[in-house]
Amino acid sequence: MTTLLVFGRDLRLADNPALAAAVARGKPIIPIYILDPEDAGAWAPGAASLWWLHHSLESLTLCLARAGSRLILRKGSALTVIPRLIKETGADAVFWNRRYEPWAVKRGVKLKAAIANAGVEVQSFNAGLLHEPQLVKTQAGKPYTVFTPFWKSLRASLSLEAAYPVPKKIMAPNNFPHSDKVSSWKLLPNIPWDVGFKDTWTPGEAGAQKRLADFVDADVLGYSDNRNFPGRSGTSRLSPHLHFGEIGPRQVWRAAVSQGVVATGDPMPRGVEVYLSEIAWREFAYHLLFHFNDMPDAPLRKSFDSFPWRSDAAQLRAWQKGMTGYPIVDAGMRELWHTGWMHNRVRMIVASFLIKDLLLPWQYGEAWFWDTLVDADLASNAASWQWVAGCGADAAPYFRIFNPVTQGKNYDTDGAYVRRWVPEIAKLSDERLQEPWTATPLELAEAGIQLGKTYPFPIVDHAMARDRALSALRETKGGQNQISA
DNA sequence: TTTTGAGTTGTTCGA
DNA sequence: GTCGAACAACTCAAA
Repeated sequence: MTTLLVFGRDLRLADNPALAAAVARGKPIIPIYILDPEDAGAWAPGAASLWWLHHSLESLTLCLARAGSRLILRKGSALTVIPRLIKETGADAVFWNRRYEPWAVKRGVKLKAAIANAGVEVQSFNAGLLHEPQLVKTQAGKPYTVFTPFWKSLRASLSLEAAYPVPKKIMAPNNFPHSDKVSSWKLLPNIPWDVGFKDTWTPGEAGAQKRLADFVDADVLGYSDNRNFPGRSGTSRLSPHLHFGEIGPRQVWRAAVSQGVVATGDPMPRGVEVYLSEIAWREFAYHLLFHFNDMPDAPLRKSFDSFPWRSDAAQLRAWQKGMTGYPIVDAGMRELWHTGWMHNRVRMIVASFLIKDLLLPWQYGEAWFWDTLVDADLASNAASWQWVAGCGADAAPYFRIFNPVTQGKNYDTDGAYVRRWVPEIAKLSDERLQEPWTATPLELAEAGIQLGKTYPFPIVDHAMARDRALSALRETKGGQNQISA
């Protein structure tokens, strides 16, 4: 009589409902993690995600060991691995926390049926979202496709129960079944491009808790003022931890709110309010993906099916490598490559550049982010790229085209961000830094720059590109533009 | 059913 | 240098 506890995107012991239920059952627990390389079809985890997963599993192994338990690793389809484990161990119950990607929902349904048919108890829980995506609905009973009413509705219905504590002891079976070694899964890269990752991140529950505590102590009250400046430490950087469930949105919510509480009844400080709305954007993305399963692959607004996208391998490559000649864009793309993460403001700038300045399909950018971001998340990534492209929910108006120079001057005012990630132009004055092609030959020489050699000329003229995008977008207007399933 | 108000993140131009 | 308007029209959600 044992309980199989299947970990997924909930790699934590605190506030973990499936774990709490398994502990409450009072029987030995076998924690397992299943790696299924074919899990997600076309959206199998990218290289940066796998790097994170490796370290997070190592961390979870240690946490479980501290509670007297062990993490069992198995490779293969959950649909074969779990029934096999039930036989091996004689388990009479299987618990897990749900995942909400379309493929995972389908698999969960099949899995539950198969386990229940075998006469074994099966239960799933919500550890990863503030709400169940299917429960939030408009008065007409439809999914929301505009953020603000979604947010109001979510807020009004949200009730946070107390967190489940970390179990001091997790009852072990007499014998644990065989486990793979995480190293045998070869999740880490062969060539050492992950050096910058190690300096930037601490995957695992302890790292997530520390990140949250630091953010809440130092930055949440100033969040709304600082969040747009990539050179400041104004954001939480919790995204990869949230993605892997090393911390849950409920824990984040409680911590942010408690920092804002001065006296009961006081209004929420603006920084806290704005931060919570960002957590709600994550929820909104899952809500959309749950109802519009095509979102990662096809535009929600069908009028974009006929958009005249360009194709240009060299320009795509320049964008990916941070060699576009626009410093703020290149800084962002290099930060991404080096650390597996990019500041949100800069994500919008580089996305706008790929889509509107280069007229390359948003899916190309989505795919690159998917492979290189440690926080790559199917729902958030797809929703955000569609938002910038203008083909998604609550999308940007067609004329909203970021000017990379203006954005650089407004949000990297002192140039700290560009100088850090594009050091070859660091000696330029603030005045020239965001547009090196306007520097005089003397200024360039004094800064040690040979444009076209040590740093590229702009690969596209923004003014021309803006007009080109505006006319393409104008022509896309009309036709079926509603969002429907 | 119809009406009404509102809709994350911008840029440019001209007064 | 600053500020407001224009850039479109449409869809959504609720009354």
